[in-house]
Amino acid sequence: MFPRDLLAGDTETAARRLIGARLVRGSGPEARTGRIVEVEAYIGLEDLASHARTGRTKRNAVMFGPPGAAYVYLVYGMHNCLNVVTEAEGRPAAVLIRAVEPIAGVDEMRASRLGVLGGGSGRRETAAELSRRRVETLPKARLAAGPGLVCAAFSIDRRDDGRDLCDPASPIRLEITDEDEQLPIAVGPRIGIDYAPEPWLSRPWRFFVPGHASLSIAEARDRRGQAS
DNA sequence: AGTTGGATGGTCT
DNA sequence: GACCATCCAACTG
Repeated sequence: MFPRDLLAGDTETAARRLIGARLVRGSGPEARTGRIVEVEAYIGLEDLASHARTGRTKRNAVMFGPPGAAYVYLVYGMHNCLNVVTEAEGRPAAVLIRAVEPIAGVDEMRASRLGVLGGGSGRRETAAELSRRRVETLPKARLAAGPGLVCAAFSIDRRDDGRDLCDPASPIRLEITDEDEQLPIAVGPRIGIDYAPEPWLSRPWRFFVPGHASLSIAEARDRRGQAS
């Protein structure tokens, strides 16, 4: 389980605590487990990169709720993204889970990635077939190396919006144990928010394990993070 | 090794 | 009707 208190305070601290924590789907031998290695913080109404910048809407309502809830939304018409809601109820803030290192349930993650590719029943889909082959041969470390890929690997979609990630009985949840070592953490600017003005564009609110094999493609490309 | 553009649909102006 | 907290294949050099 993951204590809700660790998410109830300021979001930067919560983001750092989520690095190294585990994301879990299901239970038993088929449970999918991974270690969180890259996240981003979106903090308050004043953060002009946040979905909450225009106030409360139907989509972002969960961000205004109590900490520990899952905020799941659809981007670019096809990819789901998972956030962990932080701070006190009433203040919209959340941490986007950008990359996860698979630990257990790897076959299930791969199957889920293939499933997301859609019904490949029809032939003459050479591009789709190529993608399929690629997922089949993808290294384990790359299965959840991006915010859309985390949701694809863990079968997370908007039906999970609002779920309590701190509830041990939830099918999708967070876990942290004493054995989880403290990993080194680097910081950098957030990715994919070119629409945001300064100072929000450059705020060092992306946190990640430097050099980790499961970081997102975007992070691998944008290598300006600095250790802290 | 880096750039570009297509897929695809909900959300907000 | 424009804009996305993305991903990947197909291009260029």
